[in-house]
Amino acid sequence: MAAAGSVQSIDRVLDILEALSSVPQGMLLTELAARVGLHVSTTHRLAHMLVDRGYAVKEPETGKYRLTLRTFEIGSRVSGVWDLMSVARPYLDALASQSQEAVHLVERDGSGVVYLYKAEPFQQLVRMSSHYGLRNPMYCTGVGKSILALLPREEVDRIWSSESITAFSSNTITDLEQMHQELEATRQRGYAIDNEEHELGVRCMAVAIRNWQGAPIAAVSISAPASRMDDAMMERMLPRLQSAARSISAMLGWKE
Amino acid sequence: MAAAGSVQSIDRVLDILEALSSVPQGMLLTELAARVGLHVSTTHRLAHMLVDRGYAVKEPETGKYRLTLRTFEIGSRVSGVWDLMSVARPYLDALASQSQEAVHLVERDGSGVVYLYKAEPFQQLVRMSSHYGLRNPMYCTGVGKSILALLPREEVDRIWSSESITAFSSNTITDLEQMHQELEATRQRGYAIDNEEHELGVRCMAVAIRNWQGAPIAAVSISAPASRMDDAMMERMLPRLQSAARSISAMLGWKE
DNA sequence: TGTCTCCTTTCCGCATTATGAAAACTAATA
DNA sequence: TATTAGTTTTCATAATGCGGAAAGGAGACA
Repeated sequence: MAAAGSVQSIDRVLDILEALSSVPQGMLLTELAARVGLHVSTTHRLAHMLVDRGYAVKEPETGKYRLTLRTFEIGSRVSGVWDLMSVARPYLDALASQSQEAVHLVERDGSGVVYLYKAEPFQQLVRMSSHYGLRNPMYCTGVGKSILALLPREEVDRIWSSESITAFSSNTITDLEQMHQELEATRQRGYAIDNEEHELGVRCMAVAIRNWQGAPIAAVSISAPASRMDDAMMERMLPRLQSAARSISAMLGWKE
Repeated sequence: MAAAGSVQSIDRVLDILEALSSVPQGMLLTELAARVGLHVSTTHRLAHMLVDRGYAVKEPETGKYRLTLRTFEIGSRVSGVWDLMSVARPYLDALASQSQEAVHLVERDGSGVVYLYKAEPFQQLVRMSSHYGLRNPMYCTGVGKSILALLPREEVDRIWSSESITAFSSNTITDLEQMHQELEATRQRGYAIDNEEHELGVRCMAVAIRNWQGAPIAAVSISAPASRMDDAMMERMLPRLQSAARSISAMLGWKE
């Protein structure tokens, strides 16, 4: 795991950070030690670094270590998150109220996408499991495919080989050649479709957002139960979705 | 700075993380090294740990190091952020549309508050500088004071002494005794007022949110330019604000 | 094309630094 | 009060991270 030139204690403290982040309610020192595979003594010392620096606390009542909002604070200062969000939000909210379905904004990060924002209609009938901060692969999501469709072929191949391709549902595309055809179809069509490829029963339509250099750095989608996301719905929402993506791209400096 | 029992390389890598988070566009290795006061060689090794682990990238074009969404991802998994947000959001959006002003949700973290969500009316006339992930002290914000008002006196004193009290405006309360009076008035009144104490020209009203144990862990506020946030406005919004805070508290398990 | 300069990356010997075994401590249970 | 399970501190050891130095780019300018 540890690459050459790595710093042991940092590798370990990041393991601890990630372990804590995967169990939001927090965990006892011994649980933590077991999970990261270190001696309690070592774990104690490293975990306390996080506490000293305000990234974690040891809850007095339960004795469990958990992350604090300091971590959230640092995370939300990542470049682009805030700009993109504030630019996109009015469009997303409008789309949600027009479609009466969930609208997502994601940003590309490496070979995946991270959810930045979800706009929901007031009456939400089906609770989607997505929420901001969530990471998903690109190959099995509408938003991901809308981005992939605008990347050079070599980069798609690179992303493909860096991911371990898993079939989330029976519709997931797990063959590279098939994916290239799908991406070509996406380009022709002008938008991406996730036909229950990530989660059975959920269909979505997505369009990429470009930055000033034209790079597809983000995407917007409308998701709904498959029954409601029919052809009529897609036809009705398509122009609005595309126009929202175009407006957001324009505000990021993209000139078509 | 480094406390006894601290781990040097971790202290340093966190300095680097924080330096990077304070300059979202990123920075060159030498700039980074100068800022954290380390040799380039050392900085290089440590920064690369963050890159190896996916928390940062070195942008190929500019050569600058900047944080990635991995950091955002970890940060948004902090306990409570997501639960509180999803519970509170409908109420906040409703308050924003009723008041036609900005509505904030903050959570307490140590001696400060961190903004989790901002709901805005469609026509936003004045752009507020607040956004999620932002941290503010408690003593000079409405949300902070609404929380302080429900804490035992000793804890208020402890928080007071752990902060360096700065007058953000001429209205900021910088005297502890005066603060205790203000908190008493807040309890009587049933809501907190920030009378341009943090930012001249911005007035706000706030009510705390309690968890199942009754601890004031968060707060909601309505903020507006002082001219619009007059007595009539406060009187009109008060019952709605209080009812929102009560409903959110109830959903967290608080029984009055 | 060659030679600056500035920044990044790699290398390696040294002593500082982090390590983990063990012991002291704390709190809960019987 | 004894027992157990978990936490915190201590300390001798050597492994680990450190930073000086030197090698490798990448532009800029002549």
